[in-house]
Amino acid sequence: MRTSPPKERADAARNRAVVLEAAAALFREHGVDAVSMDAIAAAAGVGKGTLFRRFGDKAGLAVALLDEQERTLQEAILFGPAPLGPGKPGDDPTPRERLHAFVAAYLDYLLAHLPLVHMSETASPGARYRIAAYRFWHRHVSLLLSDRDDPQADAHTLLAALAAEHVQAATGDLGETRVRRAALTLANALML
Amino acid sequence: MRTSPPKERADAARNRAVVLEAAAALFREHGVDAVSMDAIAAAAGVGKGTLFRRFGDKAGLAVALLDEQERTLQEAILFGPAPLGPGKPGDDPTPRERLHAFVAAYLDYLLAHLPLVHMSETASPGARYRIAAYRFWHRHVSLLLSDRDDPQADAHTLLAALAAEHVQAATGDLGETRVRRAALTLANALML
DNA sequence: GGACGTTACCGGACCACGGTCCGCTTCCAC
DNA sequence: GTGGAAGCGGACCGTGGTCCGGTAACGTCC
Repeated sequence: MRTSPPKERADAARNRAVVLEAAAALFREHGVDAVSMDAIAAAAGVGKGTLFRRFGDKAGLAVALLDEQERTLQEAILFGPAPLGPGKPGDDPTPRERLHAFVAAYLDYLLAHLPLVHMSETASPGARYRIAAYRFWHRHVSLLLSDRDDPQADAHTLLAALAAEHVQAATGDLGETRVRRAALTLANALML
Repeated sequence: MRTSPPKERADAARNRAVVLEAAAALFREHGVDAVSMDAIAAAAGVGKGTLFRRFGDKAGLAVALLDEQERTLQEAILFGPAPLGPGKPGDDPTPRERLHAFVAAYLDYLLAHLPLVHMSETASPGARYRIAAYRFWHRHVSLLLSDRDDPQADAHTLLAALAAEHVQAATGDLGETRVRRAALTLANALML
């Protein structure tokens, strides 16, 4: 919620909002993959340079669009009720319960925004592992797996099965239900 | 080894060979990512159209370059000695042993050719899951997991952890040793 | 063996896209 | 009002990928 230090100029803030709205509308209308950055810039009445300076690249734009929902999920994990969050003193969920809840909630989020998340993860090579969100999920899962020999490595393993690319392909092959079950199976298998 | 049915024209065969050689040389020299399709075409003394018609896209070119080594591994799996292959009657390896051997052998192959495999999997969205090789690995792993509730889904899970993109990022974060261990851990965890 | 029609194949001009660059404009603090 | 910096926009670049008029290889028929 910090707004003070860098101080954003008025026209900049206005443009950011206009761009995000235009992008959201175009994505809804034509599908994420069919919309070019040129088109977004044109629809927003803004130069292409502006667009790239503010969002870095196409993945950055996707991240910005997902930001709100992503933060909601992250806050539920950090401060929300059990089993997804830590809960209030007294109803402490087990790590297994929390991991299950995380996988289920993350898949809800992912499947609801698959094309956008996919774009945020694949627009540039290695994008997925650079964005802040990945580090957040990884940290959270690592903590829940802290009884294992190498929690960080196992957390990467779990998250590999939640990659947009993988979930998209597996869903096409097996359907959503089996993919969800498989992810929960994995979570189980990794809890000793 | 079939050569008869489609009958490839002489110049076509010569061009294919020239292109593959040129590509291999350029990749060795400058690294896979730094070499454009234009450069390959020019180095091979061939038009760009030729290149794309024969290999489809950049991923196809990578697949062609990997073809030999990939086939070696596949044949070892199908017909080779235990524990990677089925072995001769009498020394039947358990599925667990075979799965371990597969993961180890696949990681050898993958890490030896990471940039090329990465290109073959990410050049176009969803490429990884379309190429024949993926279906082969998936089928093999499914068979080894046939005691599980949903072998196909679990096979996808295992292969997600062997995706070039994931292994590349995880290796950068944790180092090769821990990534290898994590993959074997996963194989273990999925064997009931 | 040589001319011929068919057809697979070739090559490079062409396109759309993501991304960069830099001279000009606009905003803001003083 | 003014100086300077943050921001703007669109021309520009290199890339992966497509298209199509031309070319050369091959089977065939004399």
